[in-house]
Amino acid sequence: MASKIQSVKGTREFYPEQMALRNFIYEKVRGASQAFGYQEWDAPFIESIDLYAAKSGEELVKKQSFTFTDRSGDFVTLRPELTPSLARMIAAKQNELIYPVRWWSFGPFWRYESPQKGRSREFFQWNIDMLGVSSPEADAELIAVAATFLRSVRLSPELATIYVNNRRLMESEFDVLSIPQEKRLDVSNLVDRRSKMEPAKWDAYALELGLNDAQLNGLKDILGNFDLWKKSDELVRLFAALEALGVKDYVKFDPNIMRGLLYYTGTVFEAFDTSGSLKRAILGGGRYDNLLADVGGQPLSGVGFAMGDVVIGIILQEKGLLPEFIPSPAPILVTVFDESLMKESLSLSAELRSAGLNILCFPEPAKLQKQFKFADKMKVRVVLTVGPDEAANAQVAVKNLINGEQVTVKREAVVDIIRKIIK
RNA sequence: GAGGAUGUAGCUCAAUUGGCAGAGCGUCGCCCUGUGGAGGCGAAUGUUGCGGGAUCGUUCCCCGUCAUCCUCCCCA
Repeated sequence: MASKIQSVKGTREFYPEQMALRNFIYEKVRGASQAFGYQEWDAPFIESIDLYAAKSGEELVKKQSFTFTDRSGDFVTLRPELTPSLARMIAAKQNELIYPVRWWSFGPFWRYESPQKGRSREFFQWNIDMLGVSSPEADAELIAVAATFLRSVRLSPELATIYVNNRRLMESEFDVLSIPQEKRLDVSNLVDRRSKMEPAKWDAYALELGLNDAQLNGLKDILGNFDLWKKSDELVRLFAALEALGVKDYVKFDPNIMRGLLYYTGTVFEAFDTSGSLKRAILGGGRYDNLLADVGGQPLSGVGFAMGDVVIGIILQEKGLLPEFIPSPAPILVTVFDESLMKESLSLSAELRSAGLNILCFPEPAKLQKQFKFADKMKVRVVLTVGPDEAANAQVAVKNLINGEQVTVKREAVVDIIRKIIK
């Protein structure tokens, strides 16, 4: 055991069963994206570290990325997020793209963090963005995409909620409290941490940051005011659009949602599982209006969100919302009666495949009992046998494993009878 | 980066104060020489994560190390 080479820490191995889960998520992601007319795209998996240095936040670049030098001595990074690549690719074709651009992507990302529940070092992430429009209705569309996804995996509004806030609204509230510009970032982090800290500790931390008592109390008033959105025209329009889109039951205003990334400028949102063991965000995103300027493009606003596959996978599993992944590689098995009839089975299999059927053919002669047991374990629905009697009369024995019935038919009738059984 | 828990058969777990390493499930074979699911009988699989130490003797005690899980940090 010890001499065996283990998988790299924080990576997951996808046996067929896990692969089915990954593909299930991918399929639902594609469904929600396409329902709103988004196009699939992707970026390189390895990028220059400089791409992330500009905007992604120090923590992400310095501590959480997989970085190494290639054979020529250049620094390269396994991508920890997609947005900088998106910004570059958009900027490169900024004048030829047709706006609004609606793109989505589902691919691998890497972050060098200590693995724990809901977090691995290698994960898959859904990214979806709309660029070139800055209306609240565009924000609403992205939230509706998220809600459509949640609905499609049978996470009802009682099980998962999307919490929404707006950074511009918070900025104007901070103005009222006379919180100085240079403290805004710290205060944002403070707000972000409120749910994770004990109230007394949180107060102490706030004062430590240099807030006075009046500012602290004012901040608490803001964070407890769930009608605050009415003061924001953007949010009023957003909620009206969400209602018209039929997803309002998934969405709640929450002034405590801030999000860590620096580049958000307007509406921000985060979806949480409301009842499970995992207190992690399922997905999160928001509006960013200055992103392209940093990679040399003209100003272009966008809105988007990201969702990792790990958290959503655990939630769906815990709630029993996954379909049963039957590991049936094909619905039909062709047995091999004995050495002399091997070729009969091979040619029958080939014939059926060219008729469009997926066929599993036993790869060596073996006792029929063994082959039927194999068929049963593989959840095959139909077993075909060509024994000496069938071969002599150009026939095939067709057994339906669901009800146990077996008939012997002419070889040219096999396709039809199989289609009837597996339909 | 800091802290905690756990490593025994393919899986889930036992093993009395330190005294021959076990069970259930699964796997395979046979009962059953042209047919799966049920049943009966039987078999295989272990450097007890790895390395050292103390001991007549260790799965058990001590030290180190690696891995996994959890918490903090941070984030998706």
